[in-house]
Amino acid sequence: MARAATTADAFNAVAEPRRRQILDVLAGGERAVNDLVGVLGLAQPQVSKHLRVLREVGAVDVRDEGRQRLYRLNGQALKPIHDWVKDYERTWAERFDQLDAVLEDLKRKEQDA
Amino acid sequence: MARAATTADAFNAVAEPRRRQILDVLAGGERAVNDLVGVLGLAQPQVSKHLRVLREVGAVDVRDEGRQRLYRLNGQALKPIHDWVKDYERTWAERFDQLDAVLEDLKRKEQDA
DNA sequence: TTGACATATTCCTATATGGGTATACGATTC
DNA sequence: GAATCGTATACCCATATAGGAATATGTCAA
Repeated sequence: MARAATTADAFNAVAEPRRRQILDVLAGGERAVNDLVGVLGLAQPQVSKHLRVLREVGAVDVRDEGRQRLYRLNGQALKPIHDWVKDYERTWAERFDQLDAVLEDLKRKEQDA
Repeated sequence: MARAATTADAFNAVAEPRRRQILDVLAGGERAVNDLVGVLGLAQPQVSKHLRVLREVGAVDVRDEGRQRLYRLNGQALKPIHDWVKDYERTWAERFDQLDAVLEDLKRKEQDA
């Protein structure tokens, strides 16, 4: 079997750096395809193809405006990624250990009261 | 050009569901390869291959223990993913709008004082 | 209608899988 | 040293790219 399709889910769609870049640009607001071509320095067909992938996983929405197509971010599609990775935050953030300590402290005081 | 190698970075490594599953299991503590084989229901070579990818992006560390090899999580490698995706959290979390409102309020009160 | 502009799709190619199976390698036990 | 256990690697195959180039599609202007 080959690798999973990039359109299979947000994880695969976002594994490509160019697509993350596109989302980063769209985070600043709606953009036409040509704008993205200019910003990314990619050929137009490639940009359209990346946008298609992002569309298929729901990470972007499109709107027709004359002969342009305006794309905009739909961050909701990235929530599964955030949900998955946030549980690992404690493995590198010492703050969490400190937070744990504080919570322990509060719990103790509550019992004493 | 083909798709980027899964060993190129954490984003690509984690795009494969099985590998996320492996990390999830390792989050519970160090495990031998055979343990993972049992939990995941995959053939041993496949598990070894996935572990190799995770090793190459630094998401897991290995330790020899007799004839076993014990793998353990190294969440630090996932930090870039978290750092990237967390900026999008505001696009789906209404809480942030509310937080913004609170901050605005505080700022205003501070000026009045 | 004709032409220019904006975008999407098609075709081609090199490459990197991910799973299945067989096998090599290293450590342990007999 | 031989048999065995635990893992890693090699090899094969079907599949899905991602980029490049050419072209199709759709819209607006003259």
